[in-house]
Amino acid sequence: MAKPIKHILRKKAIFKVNGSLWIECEGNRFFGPGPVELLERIIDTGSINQAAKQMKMSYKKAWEIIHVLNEHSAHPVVIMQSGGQRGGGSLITKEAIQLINYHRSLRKRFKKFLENETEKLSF
Amino acid sequence: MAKPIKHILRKKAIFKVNGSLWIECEGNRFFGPGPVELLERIIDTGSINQAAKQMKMSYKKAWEIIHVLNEHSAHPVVIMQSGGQRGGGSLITKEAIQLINYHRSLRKRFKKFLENETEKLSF
DNA sequence: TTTCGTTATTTCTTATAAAATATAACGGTT
DNA sequence: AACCGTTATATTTTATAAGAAATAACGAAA
Repeated sequence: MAKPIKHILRKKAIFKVNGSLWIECEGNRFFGPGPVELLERIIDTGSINQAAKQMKMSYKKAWEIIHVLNEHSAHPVVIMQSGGQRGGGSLITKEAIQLINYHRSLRKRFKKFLENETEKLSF
Repeated sequence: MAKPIKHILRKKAIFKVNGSLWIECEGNRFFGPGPVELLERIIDTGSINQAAKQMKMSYKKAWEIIHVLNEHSAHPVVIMQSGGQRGGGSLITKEAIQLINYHRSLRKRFKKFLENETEKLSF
């Protein structure tokens, strides 16, 4: 069992072990919480533009995220269409849904890890 | 068991689950890999200035890291002295050593977590 | 009192990232 | 052909972070 370090830290202050998680390909990360939320909002709105606006993200950045996602996937996760009756739109594939589900379960496990480590700080 | 997602990702590319970890106090992080290495180099050199140079970090940034560390600790982790025969110097307390050891064990556990998750990607 | 290399602090400059802006292309409908 | 709202892309501007540089303070020793 690791030694607790709470006695070293300032009293009356709340300390937490926290972190971030992502999937990377050859060193550069391409899938994390941001892209997941973007995919979810594309489901709702049917448009990269609308999804980006909801997240207060520039269209450009949203487009880049999607672009990288598609690049790293065996099959596209977002189908984009420009032009047409309503100007176009985007929709996600079943692979995207699987990615979302995977990420949810991954985050659950990570959350547990962090909570466990935060407890260890004190005891 | 979570569904694997490898079949979704691009072939012939190596994917990894990776992340970063830190301790935070009321929302702002103050202790991670950087500060640990800095402490270690202060042990070796006896000087914030030398330690910063080894890490190709500005003295200012190093000083700020140490400052925040001391601020969040019940007792200082680095004792700094300016002036004197050789201009001064810094040395770390036993609390700092405990912090270093804690962080090492924490990173070990995190590494294991990440490796486990990376395996899960494929199977 | 001068010297030394460090700590301590401010200011200025540079580099990087993010955001905003502008413009073109698209294609179904009217 | 004109219109629409989207995708697609380049350019410019802004904001933020990082870095460099400059200067003062420190105090033991010679």
